[in-house]
Amino acid sequence: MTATPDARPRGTRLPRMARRRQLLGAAQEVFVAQGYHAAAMDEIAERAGVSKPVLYQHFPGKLELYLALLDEHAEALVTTVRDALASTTDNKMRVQASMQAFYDFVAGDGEAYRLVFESDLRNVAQVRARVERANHKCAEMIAKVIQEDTRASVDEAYLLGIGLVGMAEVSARYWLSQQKAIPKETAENVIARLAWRGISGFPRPTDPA
Amino acid sequence: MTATPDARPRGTRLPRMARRRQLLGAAQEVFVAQGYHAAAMDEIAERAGVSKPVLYQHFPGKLELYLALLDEHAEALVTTVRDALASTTDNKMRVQASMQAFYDFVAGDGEAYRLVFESDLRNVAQVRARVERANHKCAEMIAKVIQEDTRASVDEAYLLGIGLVGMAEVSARYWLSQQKAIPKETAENVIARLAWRGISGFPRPTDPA
DNA sequence: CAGCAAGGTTACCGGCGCGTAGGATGATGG
DNA sequence: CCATCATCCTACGCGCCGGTAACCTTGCTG
Repeated sequence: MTATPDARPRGTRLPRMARRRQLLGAAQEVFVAQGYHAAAMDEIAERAGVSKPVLYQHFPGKLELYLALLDEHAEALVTTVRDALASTTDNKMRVQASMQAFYDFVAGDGEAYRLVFESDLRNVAQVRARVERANHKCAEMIAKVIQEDTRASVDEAYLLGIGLVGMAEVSARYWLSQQKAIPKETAENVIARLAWRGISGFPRPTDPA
Repeated sequence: MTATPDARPRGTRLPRMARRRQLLGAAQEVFVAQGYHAAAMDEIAERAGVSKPVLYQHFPGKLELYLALLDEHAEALVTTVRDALASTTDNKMRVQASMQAFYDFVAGDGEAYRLVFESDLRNVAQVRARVERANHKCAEMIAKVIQEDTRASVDEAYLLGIGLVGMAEVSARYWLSQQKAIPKETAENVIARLAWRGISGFPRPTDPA
């Protein structure tokens, strides 16, 4: 739905980089819609209005093609969360912004979030590593803020970070699957409130021992 | 690790139901370790010390075999959470018990939780439906308790339920992947506290309007 | 206008893995 | 001791799909 309509003029010749981008677009559509295993290289090529060998002139194999997309969107998630945390110094607002980051990520760009959150290839080490690294970075950034604001230990803060990431991810995916039922902002607010009250329940550095 | 050691006496004849159970055990080991796609029916049969046609005398196909296991463990999760919620009427304790339920589920029975939380077959409608139904039931049970205790609307309460389920699931999976770093009880307590303070931030029926 | 490089095509190969046909083998009852 | 049934095995068919070999075409260049 995102990149290119459908009827592709099977005759156009493209410079290398333009073709590469277009192939990535077609691949994303197919991988998102079908998952890695059900996606056929033939279909991706056809979707791009091109024959299969062209695909292999740009990517050494199916896995590498997939990894290129995964890297792109995993990085996008991390960046979005990073920006959210940097957008203010008020921690309550930070929580709000972070939750919105996850909801934005899930709502954006042709459901590409599926590559990161619903990959059917997590049994492959290279994929698993990337997904976990993205989660890890998000959790760590959040944990850092928590540590600045509470007396939580490093381990505790990180665990809380992971918990919040999970909460955001799962609730955002649910919200998307029910798009009509709840307005985006409402859902973000409810979850942000849950998160904020949850965190602020932990003792703060200024509290008496 | 769960069902049968390894060296299986390739000659033993078994009555039908015993064989079926054993096949399910072998299948679980392989599906859990490799995921659906990488798991070969040949390997499952071999693991059970039996030849492939035997497998097909008990299950019509690979998918049905997988679904049988998935049903079993999805149901187990729901039951565990249900029991946790029924184990007390004190809501703070309920939160604690629910979180423990997820950690228990993840820690139990040969990592079978992977079938429910990390299936690489969610693109298949039958699998997706089962996973979502388990999540839905958990979230709904939790939402019900929340509704009894706060003024949250039905939608809000369910969204909170989903968020808490996500928090529990993701944090429990993380905890398991780091088994040594944090004692189980500590992790449960940290997450339970996060959840409890989060929920109790919502207005209660006894609060002034 | 020859020729060459860049971009694209058709047609094929080979392996893997699900599922099955057909036969052997051990227990059970007459 | 023979028949019969359930259980299990060896061996194979066959479709799907990732990947490749060999050839074509377009347009720029000297």
